[in-house]
Amino acid sequence: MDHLPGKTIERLSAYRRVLLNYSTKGKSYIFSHELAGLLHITAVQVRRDVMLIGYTGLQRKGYYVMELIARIGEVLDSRDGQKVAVVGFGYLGKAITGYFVGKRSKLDVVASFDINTKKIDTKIKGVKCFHINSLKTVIRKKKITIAILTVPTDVAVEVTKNLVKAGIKGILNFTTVPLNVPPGVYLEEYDMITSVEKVAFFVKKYDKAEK
Amino acid sequence: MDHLPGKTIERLSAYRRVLLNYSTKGKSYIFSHELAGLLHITAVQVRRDVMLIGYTGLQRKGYYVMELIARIGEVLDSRDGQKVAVVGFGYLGKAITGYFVGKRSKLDVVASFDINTKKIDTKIKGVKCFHINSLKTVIRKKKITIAILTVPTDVAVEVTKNLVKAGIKGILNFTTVPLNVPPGVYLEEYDMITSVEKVAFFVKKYDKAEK
DNA sequence: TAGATTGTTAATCGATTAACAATC
DNA sequence: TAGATTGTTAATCGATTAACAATC
Repeated sequence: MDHLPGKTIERLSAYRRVLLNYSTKGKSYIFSHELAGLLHITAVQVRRDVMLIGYTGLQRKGYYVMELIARIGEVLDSRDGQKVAVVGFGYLGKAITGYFVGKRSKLDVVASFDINTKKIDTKIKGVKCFHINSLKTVIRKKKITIAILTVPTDVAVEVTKNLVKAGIKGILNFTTVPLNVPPGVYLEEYDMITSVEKVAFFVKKYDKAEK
Repeated sequence: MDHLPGKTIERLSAYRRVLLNYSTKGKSYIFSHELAGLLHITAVQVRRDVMLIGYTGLQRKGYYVMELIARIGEVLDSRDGQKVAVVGFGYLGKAITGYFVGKRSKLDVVASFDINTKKIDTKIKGVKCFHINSLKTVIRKKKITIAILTVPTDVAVEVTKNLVKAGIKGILNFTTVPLNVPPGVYLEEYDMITSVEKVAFFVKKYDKAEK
């Protein structure tokens, strides 16, 4: 349980998402093959991941949903929670903020930032927008550890430098710019275009295979 | 070159993104270790991927950037291009549309859809919004093969059914709802919350390791 | 030439899956 | 009990990396 692979972490997050939804349907237990089916993976993989986090199900009833959710929370979440900032308050920043607020009790979006003065002090789901110039102050004051980067490409590198200076510990980069961060700062990158291109590639491939 | 792994496809997309940017800087050649450095991967991996798509560099100059971009295009793109629809024209749908238009010549966002009548006929970067009721008609008329799904969770399953009925061949699902599609339709899922939770997990882990 | 680089096979590593004992 | 399910090791599979020949 000490060295959980990144892939397992991603699946644990997916399990929790599905389980939270499943629990609202009044079901208390779930079999490994049911959970697997919902996510298009195998039951063995579910059982192995569950084993890795040291949770044990009941042999004829499956997993007790609330307990498994709680156990996943112990693994993924920090005890005191973590504060998140959305940097860049355009459509994407607003989408993420709206999407995120209230979804996970231990992850709190507490601020957003933009350079456009018209956006300052506007709110989405109670999250206020600050001017990018006050990045450092606000991050320190609010003890923000995670930044979600949705700024235009031309300022991505500069803003990243400032985030690091301000003491940010993790960055989720949605820009198309490859970033560099010092050791001790965790960087995760996601490029939508890559996802769409992957879909396009496999569509093309299927199409060819049919002919 | 016949069976390119999904991971290689993702990297090819990333290579092209980086190379397109690199080429605007007036540089004609790039070494495998330079390309690797920009993406935080190894030079061997770059060379192996390039080998897999049958491109050959020059031993002391590296890869000819324009040629490599072209070769990646031959692998990833369809000859005649593919049409894309953004389904759900909220913040996320608008963000993706704005982000995407004009970025890849072979992938064309040609329509968006929403249920809110106020949004109908509005445009982002020339992409017009249609009512979700005309999904089938527009998809068929415009020969759209790929859908990017950004609708609210409660309608995701229903809209997906309609997309499949309309003849969509690939779906990129940004909702948190696990979807089912019939064989022959390619499904790619992305959940932002999972990405943020992964960042949070590793931040927590680093933090603990420091103590 | 020497040094640096590519291309490619073989070895390693890590992740998934198969197999099966345990047990409800 | 029989059947179904979990937990876990061992085997397999796939992806990455090491090693090195070729060559500019």
